Amino acid sequence: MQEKTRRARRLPREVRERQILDAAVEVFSANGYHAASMDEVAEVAGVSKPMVYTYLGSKEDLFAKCIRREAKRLLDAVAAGVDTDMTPDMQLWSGLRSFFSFVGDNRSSWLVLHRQALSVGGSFAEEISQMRARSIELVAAVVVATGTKQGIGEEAEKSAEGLAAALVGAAESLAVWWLDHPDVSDGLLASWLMNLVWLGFGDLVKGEVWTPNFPATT
Amino acid sequence: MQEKTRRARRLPREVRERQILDAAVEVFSANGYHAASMDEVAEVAGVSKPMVYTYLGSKEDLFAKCIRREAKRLLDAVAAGVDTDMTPDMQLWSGLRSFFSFVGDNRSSWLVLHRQALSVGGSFAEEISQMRARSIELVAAVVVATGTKQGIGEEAEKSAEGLAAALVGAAESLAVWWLDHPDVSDGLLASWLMNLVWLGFGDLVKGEVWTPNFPATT
DNA sequence: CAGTAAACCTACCCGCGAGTAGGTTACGGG
DNA sequence: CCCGTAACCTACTCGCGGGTAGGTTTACTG
Repeated sequence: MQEKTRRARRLPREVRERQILDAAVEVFSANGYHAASMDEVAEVAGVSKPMVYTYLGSKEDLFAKCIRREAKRLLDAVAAGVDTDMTPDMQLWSGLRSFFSFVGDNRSSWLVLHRQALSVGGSFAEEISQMRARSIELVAAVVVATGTKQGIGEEAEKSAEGLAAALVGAAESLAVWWLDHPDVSDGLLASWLMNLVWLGFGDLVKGEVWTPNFPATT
Repeated sequence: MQEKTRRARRLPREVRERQILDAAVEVFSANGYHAASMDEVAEVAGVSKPMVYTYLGSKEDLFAKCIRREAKRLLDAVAAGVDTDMTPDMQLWSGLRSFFSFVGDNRSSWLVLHRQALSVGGSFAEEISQMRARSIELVAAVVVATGTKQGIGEEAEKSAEGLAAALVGAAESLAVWWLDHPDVSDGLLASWLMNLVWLGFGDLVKGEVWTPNFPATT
């Protein structure tokens, strides 16, 4: 009844901090910030509560550290897959694949970032919003790059950020949808989005536009 | 120093319930479920705490009633703008316009539904998720309808639900983006999405597909 | 102009969970 | 082999906020 040296004891601080952060991400993602208790985090981490406080600080501190670590991991994962030398469509494709791949491998991270971080008012929400806004701007830059190369109109360029926001949201939504439909590969998800969105962009560039065939448009 | 009859007193239950629900939506949207206190709801509603309990029940009850009321309002608003006799593209267009219009007029409702409802684990999350799933299915039906009319391939049809999820997410994301960029009309937002997505759908139907020009596709 | 029912309030209880005081045990260096 | 320090724990305090007991006031009703 003692699998691995009976009880892993006296581990260096560095290791414990990692364990506690891992546990915290798990607990926060499962229950949400407010519903999560420090006792539970401590228990999941296999550690007593004062350890959590001495190593990671208050509950807010702990949550902030979770958010920042997971956000960095996600951004790094996406950045690692994207090479700015690639053509815009390949950049989008690679970014999407990296994104979905990360989400598939790190559900808890994704849930914390997507669901919890925004619902906790205050500085967290702002921090996450800014990070998301930066992602949107990066995507917008890719969209604009494509457009200007092919002589896009100012009208479309003005809307680039909106379109980018839509694309980012579409990817996030697909990631959530994926949780309920796991029998799809990350690559397939990414190609769906590319087919849906890129051809839309392409037609915009060609000057094609969809218009409602009724006059009323407030 | 007494604007309207000094103090609105002894109002019928029906009216008070509305006021309390309005206040609750406001408070929940601003602070999130857990951070919101019943005292604050009572104060915003201009009523004492026991009133809230006798009329609307526990905090969970109150939240559930908020969610259901606002969800119904949103769905009704969208449904009112969509006529199933219309062509699929017009249905999407009308639905999007109604959606953005509602969000513009009811920020708190939208925030509660979008941000808070999911982060409160348990039955609420499930309820909201199901509502969202139904919306996605409706959109998917429109997509499929278009496709089959024009002889869409099975492959694309299989992915219709995923595409619908992406579209719904795109709309939600645009709605959030809108909060920071209010100098855009709801109609413009809807037309952006239609241009982006519909032309994408259209090309899919025509058999055009975007493919990565590298072999690796897990 | 009672009397009754519904609207409404003040003032409290109490459990849960954030945060801490103060000690105990094991490892590493001399 | 012993001592210092870093790892670690048990056992608390205490305030916040969900929920309620029990009474008071106003409006309608005959």
